[in-house]
Amino acid sequence: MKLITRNTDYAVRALCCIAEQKQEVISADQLVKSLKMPRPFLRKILQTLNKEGLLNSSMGKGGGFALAVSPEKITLTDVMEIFQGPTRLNECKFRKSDCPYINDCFLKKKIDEIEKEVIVKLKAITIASIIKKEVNVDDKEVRGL
Amino acid sequence: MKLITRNTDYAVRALCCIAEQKQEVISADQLVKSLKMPRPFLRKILQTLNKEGLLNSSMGKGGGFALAVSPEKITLTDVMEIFQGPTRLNECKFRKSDCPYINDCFLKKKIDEIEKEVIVKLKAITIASIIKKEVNVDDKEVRGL
DNA sequence: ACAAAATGATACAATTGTAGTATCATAATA
DNA sequence: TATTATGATACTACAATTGTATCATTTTGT
Ligand code: FES
Ligand code: FES
Repeated sequence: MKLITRNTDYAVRALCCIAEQKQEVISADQLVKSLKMPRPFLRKILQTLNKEGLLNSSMGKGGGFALAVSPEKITLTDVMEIFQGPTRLNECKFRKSDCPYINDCFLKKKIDEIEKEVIVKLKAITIASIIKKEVNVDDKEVRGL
Repeated sequence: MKLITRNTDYAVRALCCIAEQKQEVISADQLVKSLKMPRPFLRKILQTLNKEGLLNSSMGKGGGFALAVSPEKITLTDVMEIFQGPTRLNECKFRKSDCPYINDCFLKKKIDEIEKEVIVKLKAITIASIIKKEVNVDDKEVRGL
């Protein structure tokens, strides 16, 4: 039961780092240095975030990434859904097809309730809220996300 | 983000079916008929539940399974932990080792809070509570779990 | 004693999801 | 036109999930 995959984790860290940036854009290489992640992996994540509209990118020399959306408006669920698909706690599939009792099932109803509450809580977590409460490790260092 | 795997799902359905049983024991074959699951898969699940102490089994002719614990005392987390390991929403591993910012990380704190609440809710779901609210499909038929 | 009916124990296989790597194409700038 | 950046895409490695397949062991009834 893992709520957050590494893709999401890395993406959130990257988004925080970009959001804190004073410069207009920050390149993948700079982010690699700050975040200490494998470069190709981070690049793929950045490309995905760009495609999904959370980042703007500029190509060529002096290029890089910037937030396309204000940090207050990027929620944890946004990022999770990009990298992990729809936020569903229980699909109740039965050999690829939906379970036939899906409408009567009390367990399903209970899980769905929990799911709703979890999503509300996850939505309340934004890039902005993460940055604000952040502990400064060192001004030029990686942050505790 | 799947909270419940099929193992857990099947196990819960089986436990419900066993709990509802009037007979002393119910065999794997009978359960297969009621629950319409692949027999070898269900058998493995039943063996696991037995080893973990949720079921008692009797071998030989006329043998089968019965609950070892009252339905009120079997929680969804019990079953989940058997089949899915410890209930943790965010391990924050960084290439096998713990993330170095695990103690400062605000996101981690938030996720941990959510995790605690989810676990409380999952613990509140018991086999008994599932059975009570159950919809009768047909007396001899599979239940909507 | 023996066959039948049940579970116990294990080993194996298929599929999917996660976590990455590697390569080449394309665009912007100086 | 060389350099520095991202874009696109294909590939690999590993782990978890989702099963299947066999054979051994125990109990019961005849
Ligand atoms: S068993 Fe399928 S919805 Fe509950
Ligand atoms: S980034 Fe590791 S605990 Fe948050």
